Amino acid sequence: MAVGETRTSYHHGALREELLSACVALIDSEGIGAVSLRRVAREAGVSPGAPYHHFADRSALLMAISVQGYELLGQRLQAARAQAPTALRSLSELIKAYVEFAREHPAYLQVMLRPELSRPEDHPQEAMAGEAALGVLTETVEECQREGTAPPGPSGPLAAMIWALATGIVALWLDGPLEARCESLGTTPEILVTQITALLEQLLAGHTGTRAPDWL
Amino acid sequence: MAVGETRTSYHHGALREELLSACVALIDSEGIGAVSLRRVAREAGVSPGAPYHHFADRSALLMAISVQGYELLGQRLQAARAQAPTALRSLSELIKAYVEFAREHPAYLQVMLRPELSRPEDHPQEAMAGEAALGVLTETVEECQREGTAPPGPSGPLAAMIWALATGIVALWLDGPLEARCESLGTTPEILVTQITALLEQLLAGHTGTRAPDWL
DNA sequence: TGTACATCAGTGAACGCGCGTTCACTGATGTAC
DNA sequence: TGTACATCAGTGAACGCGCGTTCACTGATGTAC
Repeated sequence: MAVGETRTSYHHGALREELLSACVALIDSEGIGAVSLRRVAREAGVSPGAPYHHFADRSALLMAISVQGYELLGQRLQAARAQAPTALRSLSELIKAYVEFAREHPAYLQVMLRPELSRPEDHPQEAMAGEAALGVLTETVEECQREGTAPPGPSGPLAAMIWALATGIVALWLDGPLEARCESLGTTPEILVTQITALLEQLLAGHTGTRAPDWL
Repeated sequence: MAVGETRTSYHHGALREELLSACVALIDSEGIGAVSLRRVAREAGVSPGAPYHHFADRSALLMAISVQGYELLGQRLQAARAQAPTALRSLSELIKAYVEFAREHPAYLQVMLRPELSRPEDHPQEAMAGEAALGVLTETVEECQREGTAPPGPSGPLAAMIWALATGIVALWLDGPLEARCESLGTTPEILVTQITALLEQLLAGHTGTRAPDWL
C-alpha cells in the first residue's frame, strides 16, 4: 500500500510482499541507513508489530530482499546470455546486464553487497541464490573455452575474474567513485563500461591470435 | 588508550589519534555496525562528549579513517609498483598489494567501501586521497603501453578495469562470498587471486602476440 | 445453509536501550608581563 | 622566576529520539458439522 492510501479491511492480505517493496522503495529514496522495521511498517501503513507475523526480525526482511535480488539478477543474466550470438559476446552482455540491473535496482544491490545487514550466516538461502547466478557465468566461460575464445584450463579463475570485475564496477558506480572518476576523465560511466567490456573481448580474442576488430 | 588502562592526567594528550585507532579496532572486532561515537569514546576510555572536541560528528570520524586508509593504501601501491621488474608485472603487484592491504586492514576498507557512512559529499578530502591512489595505477598502465604490454589508446578503460577488478575482489573477499565460492571450488582465495593476476598478465601479454609463459 | 469455533493477521501501548548531541563545569596547560 | 589569566580538552549529567521487540487484544477469515 503506497503512502497516503488507506486500507478498507482490517486484514491487509499481502503484507509480506508489500513490506518487501516498501523496504526497497525506502532504500532507493533514502538509502539503506533509513531502514528499520518500524519505518518499513510505517511506510506500508501498518503497526510496528505487524511485520513480526511475516519476518522473524530485521535481518530476515533484508535477507528476503537479498534472495529476491539474486533471483531477479539470475533471470536477467540468463536472458542476456541467451541473446548474444557468441559465447565471447555473452561475457560482455553478462557484465552489462549485471550493471544495468544494479542501476535499475540499486536497493537490491545495496542489500546484496552489504551482507552484514542480512547476516547470511543465519540464512543460508542467499548462498544458493547467489550460486545459481554464478552458474550462468561459469557455463558461459566454459562455452568460450570450447569456442576457443578463452584460455583452456580450469574455468574458475576467468569466471571469478569477471565476477569480481562486474561486482567492482557495480560497487564503484552505486557508491559514487566511478561517476567522480569519469567526470575528471571527461567521460561517463556508461561509455566506460562499454569500453571495459570491449577491452575484455579484445584481450580474450587476442590471446588466441584472433585480430581485434578495427573499431576498437 | 587500550581498554583497561587508566589515564593519570586529566588531559589525554593524543585523543584524536586514539579515537581513530579505537574505531578501527572496534570495526575489526565487531564490525562496522558496532560503531557509534559513544561506543568509540568508551573504547578510548573517555566520556561521551570528549570526541566532539576533535570531530564535528560521527561521519567526520569515519571520513578521517577513510582518508587515512587511502593514504596508507597509496603508500602500499607505490611500494608495490617500485619493486616489480616490468610494468606488466607491476599491474599484478598493484592488485595483490591492494588485496593484501584489505586483508590486513579490513576496517579501513569497510569504511572506504561504504561511503554512505562517511558522507563524502560533505568531506571532499577523500576524493583527493582516492585520486592519488588511482594515479599510481594509471601511470603503470601507461608504462605498460610504452612497454608494449597494454593495448595502445586511452589508458582510462584498462586502468578502470583493473581498479574495478581489484575493488571487486576485495569486496567479495571481505564480505564472505569469495571464501564461500572458493570452498565449493576446492581452492582458496589466495590461490584464486594469484590465478586471476596471472591470467590478466597472460591476456595482456597475449594481445601483442607475446607467448604466455609455460607455467600458466 | 447456518452456526460454532479455531486460527490468522492485524492493533496499539508499553518496555528498556543506546544513540547523537548539548551544556555547564573543571582540571591542566600555555602565555604575557 | 612568579603570577594572573586565557584557552584548551576533558567530565558527566541530561535531553529527546527512534529503535527492536513483546504482549494482550481484536477483527476477519476459514473450517467442521
